[in-house]
Amino acid sequence: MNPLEMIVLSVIGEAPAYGYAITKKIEARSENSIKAGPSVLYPLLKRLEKQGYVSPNWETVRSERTDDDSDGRRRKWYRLTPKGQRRLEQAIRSHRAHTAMLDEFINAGPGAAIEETSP
Amino acid sequence: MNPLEMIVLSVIGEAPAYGYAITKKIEARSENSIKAGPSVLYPLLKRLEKQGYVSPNWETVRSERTDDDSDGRRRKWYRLTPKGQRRLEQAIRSHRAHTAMLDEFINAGPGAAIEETSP
DNA sequence: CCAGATATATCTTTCTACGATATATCGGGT
DNA sequence: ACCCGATATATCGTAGAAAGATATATCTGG
Repeated sequence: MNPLEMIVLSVIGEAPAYGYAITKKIEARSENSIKAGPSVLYPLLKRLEKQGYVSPNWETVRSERTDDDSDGRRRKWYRLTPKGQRRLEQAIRSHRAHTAMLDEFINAGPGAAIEETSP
Repeated sequence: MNPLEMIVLSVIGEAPAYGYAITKKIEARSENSIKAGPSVLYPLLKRLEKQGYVSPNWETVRSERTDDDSDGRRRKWYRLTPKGQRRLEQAIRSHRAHTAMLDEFINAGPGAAIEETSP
C-alpha cells in the first residue's frame, strides 16, 4: 500500500477537498517533506476514482468581480465513498502493522540500530 | 527512502549475509508479509554495491561429500561499509520522521482515523 | 538417483514517480 | 488598466523499481 495514497485518502476523509487544496494541505502538514505535485496527485486521484474510493464533483467558482462573464475557475471536489472509507481504515491497519514490522528489523541489530532519541 | 532498502541494510548491518540468507531472514522475520524474491533482491544489492553501501565477497562452499570435484556452490557475502552504516542510520532517522508524519495525517481526521486497538 | 532446497542472475512487462509543460482563471499591487 | 504570481486542473515523456518467469548450477535427504 502506497503511503501517499493513504495520506490522500486520509485528507479527503477528514473533509471533502479538491486537488490543489490537497496538495497545499499535504505540503503544510508535512512541512514540505512530502511533495505531491500535479503530476503525482492527479494521476493518483484518477486511480482512486477508477477504483471507486473517491467520487468527484465539479464546482464552478464565479468571480467576485461583477464585470466578469467567464465560465469561472473549475474545482473538482473529491469525497470518500463508503468503499474508500473502508479502504482508508484497512490502509491504516496495514500501515501500523508494516511500521511495527520495520521496527522489528531496526531493533534487531545490537549495534546497528540507532537510539530512539539520538544524543 | 525505500523501506526494503532499509530492511536489507539493517539485516546486513546485523551480520554479514549473502543474498539467499537475506531473503529467508526477511521472510521469517516479517512472517511472509514481505517478499524479497530474487528479481527484487539482486538488483537491489547490485544497486547498494554500486553506491558503496555494501561490499561483496565471494565464498566457494565445498561439498561435504568427498567424491566431489566440482567448483562448489557460490555464495556472495555482503558486509556494510562505513558509508553503508551511515546510510542505515540516516535511513532509520528518516523512517522515524516519516512514520511520525504519517501518524499526524492519520490522527488528524476526527472520524476518519481508526483506533490504535480496534475492537 | 532424483526431487526439492539452496544460490545467483537476468529478461520482460507493468506500474509509478516526477520534472516539464500546457491551459486558464483569479486577485492584489502599482 | 494591467501585469504577475497564485490558483487550478491535466497530460507527456522519461526513468526507475517491482514482480513474475525463466535460466543455470549445486547441495542434501530420502
